[in-house]
Amino acid sequence: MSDLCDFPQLLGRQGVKPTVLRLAVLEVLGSSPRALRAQEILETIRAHRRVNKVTVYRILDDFTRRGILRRLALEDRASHYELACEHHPPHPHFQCHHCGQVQCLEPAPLDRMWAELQGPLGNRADRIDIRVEGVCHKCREIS
Amino acid sequence: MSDLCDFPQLLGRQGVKPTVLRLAVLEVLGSSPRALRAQEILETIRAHRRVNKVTVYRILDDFTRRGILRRLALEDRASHYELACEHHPPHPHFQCHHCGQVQCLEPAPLDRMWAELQGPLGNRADRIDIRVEGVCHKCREIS
DNA sequence: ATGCAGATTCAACTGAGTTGCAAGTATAAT
DNA sequence: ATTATACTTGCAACTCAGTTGAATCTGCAT
Repeated sequence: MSDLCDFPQLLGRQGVKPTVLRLAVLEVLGSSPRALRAQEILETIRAHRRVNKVTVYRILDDFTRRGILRRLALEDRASHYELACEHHPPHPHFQCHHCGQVQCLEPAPLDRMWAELQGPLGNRADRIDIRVEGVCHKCREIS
Repeated sequence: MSDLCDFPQLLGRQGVKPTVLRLAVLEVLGSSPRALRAQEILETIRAHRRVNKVTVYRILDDFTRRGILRRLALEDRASHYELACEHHPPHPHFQCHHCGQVQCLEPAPLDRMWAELQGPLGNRADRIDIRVEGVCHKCREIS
């Protein structure tokens, strides 16, 4: 969702060198309106430059651990990724059974959920994911 | 969670033969207090009888399509399964970052969520999954 | 120029699930 | 009881999404 962030600066704050590939990953995600699979990110970058998939996986992994990205576990086997910057706070997602695409929904319901689900049974929660599944408007038109 | 269901009858209603292996899958899930991975189900059955993993995957797949089971997409790569009978309605789950185990939470918050997330943007939603992540009480004690 | 750390690549591997087909088993028709 | 048929299970080989370890490459400091 819209790249309002200064990516080189964002990486600087984390003590990570803003290499071409790291910036490319952030730019691909920053200019996508929806969460993307590693495969899609890889292919998008490959339209412009040569990259090894391992590099992309390692960047995604590193960024996820640092909290720069969020990794989404969804219906299909491949994880999806999205920016986790201040312009893109945690929010529910919608995944279509047909095309598999993942839309971002409004964050409000998730915020309300936090109050309800805090600390059940002595667990310490640090994240809530809400995933809505169904058929998206595009696929509804087609079928 | 507790096998209150008559599994042979449940399968009968679906027009599925209650074979030994199909019942074994249901019994393993019915007597587990938490959602299980295919691998765990396979191993539990193997404690008593010889089974091929393909058979278990096919049964899990078939049951999921019929709505007898729910498949949960979680943090780790392997899907988890749980009974979808009337004694075990949809509910949020808690997954621990350390041990990976999946607990079932109270259904109430999910029910309330439905009202909020219905039909965004013309999508037709048919399922909502809420996943809480964190560190479970057991793992908190250890570390 | 030389050394070094960090970044990237390559090939090979893993784990979870899938596919196609063969073999086994149960039920039905003769 | 015997054969035909469909359904169930098993086996081997494969796919897909990552992961690992070691080799190379790159930019920067000396």
